[in-house]
Amino acid sequence: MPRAPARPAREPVCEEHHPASPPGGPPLSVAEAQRMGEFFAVLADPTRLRLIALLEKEEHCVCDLAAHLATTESAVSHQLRALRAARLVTYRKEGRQVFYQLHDHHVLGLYRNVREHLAE
Amino acid sequence: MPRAPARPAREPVCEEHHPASPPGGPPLSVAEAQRMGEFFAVLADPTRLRLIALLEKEEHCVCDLAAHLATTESAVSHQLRALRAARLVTYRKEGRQVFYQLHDHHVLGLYRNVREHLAE
DNA sequence: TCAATATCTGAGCATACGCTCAGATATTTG
DNA sequence: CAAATATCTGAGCGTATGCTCAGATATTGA
Repeated sequence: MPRAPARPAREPVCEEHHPASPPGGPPLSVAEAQRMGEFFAVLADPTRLRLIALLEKEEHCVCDLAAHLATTESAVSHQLRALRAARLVTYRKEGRQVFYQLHDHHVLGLYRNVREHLAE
Repeated sequence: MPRAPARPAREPVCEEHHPASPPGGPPLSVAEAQRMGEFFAVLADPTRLRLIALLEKEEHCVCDLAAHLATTESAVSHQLRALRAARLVTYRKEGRQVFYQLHDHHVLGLYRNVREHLAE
């Protein structure tokens, strides 16, 4: 993942526009941009978005989710792991089944916001 | 890009949880999830996020952006093309230089929203 | 016109990622 | 315990992606 082999970065020559401190608050450090990018990356996959959509209103077990997405339970399980790692979902075990639900309400707002935006 | 080689998708057996119509409005079609994923993917890269951060308050020319990010103008140009394709930035030519600015205020709100969220 | 600057672009490379496949683990049931 | 079910996991494959590099284009100025 780390793509940091010390870039050469030419010295710029266009004189008139290089204020020492960039405008508009701290210019987003590399580390902060990294975390932010990782967060958006979790939402950048159609399958994960459809999982979030299915979990929007109520919890679902894995095989339920796989059935609705018409994909394999393995694929769903892999994606749920990503959502778990990003702390976007939590789970509850009940017998053999594992029920997932959305963890972060903030993400739900984000999802609805963007969905509405793209619907124009 | 299209990963649609007709998935096998096993018939689920867990009986108790398969309502015919999923809950919570339309379950996000594959096409809609695709577009939504592509939108988030644009924001899933640290370099593009730092560009957006730099353009948050005022426009900048390419070499200016490259200088602030300590990277090459080529890399910045490539990323600006992605932002342009996503209609997130517009540009204005002035002599040799090209000045970029944010196009969509909606994205700025999203950016600030998530940044604040991750800052805890 | 020629040199310098600013930006763009395509090819190629290294890495990241999502899926399939095979198999492991855990729980229920006969 | 053994079979079936529900989920998880690692390996491997094909594709996507961001960068570098070399070069093209465009504009300015001597």
